[in-house]
Amino acid sequence: MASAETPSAAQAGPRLGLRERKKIQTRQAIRRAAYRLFEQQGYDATPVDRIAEAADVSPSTVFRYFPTKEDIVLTDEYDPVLEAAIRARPAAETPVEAIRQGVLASMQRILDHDVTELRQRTRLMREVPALRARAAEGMTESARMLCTVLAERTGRPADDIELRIVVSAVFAAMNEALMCWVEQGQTGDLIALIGRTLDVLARGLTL
Amino acid sequence: MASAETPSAAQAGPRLGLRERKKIQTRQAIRRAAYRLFEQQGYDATPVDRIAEAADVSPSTVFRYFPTKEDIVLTDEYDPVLEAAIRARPAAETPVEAIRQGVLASMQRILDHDVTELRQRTRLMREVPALRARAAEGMTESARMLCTVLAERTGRPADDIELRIVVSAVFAAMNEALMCWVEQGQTGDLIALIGRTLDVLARGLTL
DNA sequence: CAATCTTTTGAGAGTTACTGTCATTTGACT
DNA sequence: AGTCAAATGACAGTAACTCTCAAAAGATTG
Repeated sequence: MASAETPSAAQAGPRLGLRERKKIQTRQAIRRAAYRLFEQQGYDATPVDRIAEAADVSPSTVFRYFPTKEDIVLTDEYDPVLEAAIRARPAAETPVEAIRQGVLASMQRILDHDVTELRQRTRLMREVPALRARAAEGMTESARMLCTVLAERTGRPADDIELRIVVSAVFAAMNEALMCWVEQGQTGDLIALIGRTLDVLARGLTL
Repeated sequence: MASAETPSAAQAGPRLGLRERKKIQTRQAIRRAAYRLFEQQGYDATPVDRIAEAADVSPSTVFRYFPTKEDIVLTDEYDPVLEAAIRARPAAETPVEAIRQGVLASMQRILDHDVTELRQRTRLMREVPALRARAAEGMTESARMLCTVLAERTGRPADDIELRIVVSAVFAAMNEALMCWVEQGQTGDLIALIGRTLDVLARGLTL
């Protein structure tokens, strides 16, 4: 979603055909309606049919835009951001440091771009088990991406065991940090928190 | 499941009433039928109704024993094993070392106890997205348990951020190692693999 | 051992998240 | 204006649950 759905993006593309613009609108309408209803009555208590109704589309259309109800909340474009950020790091940097800088940079970008959405998303992720589970599943996909990027950097194969372990540990820790942030009311300095998180990993999990 | 469902456990409890014994049998029958059908036709292609049929119980009964279809595969008793193993470690040991020894010891116990089941479970966990997601969700519960135990050890609060990060990183890494093991045909030395995994963590994720 | 009490079970109806199909609508392009 | 392709909506169907209630079966007590 992100850039494609932001209000600012509406005027950003006068070269998009009417069809494309309508698709973006529909997608946005569905997500907006969904977030509003989830806020009001909770995720589980809101059937997709009602979201469709509120967004003024048919239930079929909702499922055409979002394969599952969870996707309405969880679809994001963070992976490309992270990938770009890490690729931007100098090749001489160690993997851990490249991850650190890449992660911090992309988190900053996401924060600058749409904190509100990040807030809603993470709050729901914490409160709704189905979303938590699905988000974890999404992390394994992101992890595969990061593995590929780091494989290029280090010359290791992309399915290298140690590489996969590093990457999955990083994602899990970041996710946990995010959950902590939510529990503390999403008020603290998220960048600093993630920095500390990566510190813990880099120092070998010593307490 | 584990101990309660093993054949050997059947004669282990002559002090259990007929009712209890029947419950154990039913539970076992459902899981056996399910595993068999999953093997034959795959997880998604096997409706709960057919599992019920194969286990000779009503669909209602299946849901009474296992709240969700996923639970048929994922329900286990590993947490208490791990908890006991870690509590058994001397208080002087560092947290990381206690985790290492506890994890290795309990994994050894599980391997000794029922490799077959671990094999089936992990294979399904790798192949079925729904199970992968649900398993991840289960890990966060295990993580909360480990946090509590380590909190006692270290004198930190159970919701200490660094503690939570350490624990979630460990679980994620172990899970990834397990997945690697499955991909390699579940043939390698799992204990050694987990040992190496914890090494990577302890050395600060350096490659 | 019979009567009662409690737990377990099965049957059936209802909800919801999907999936697939098909006719209709609606931009796009000539 | 007319044709073509894509998007939509209506509808039927499946499967995972959830709830309720009455029947069956083990436990308990006199």
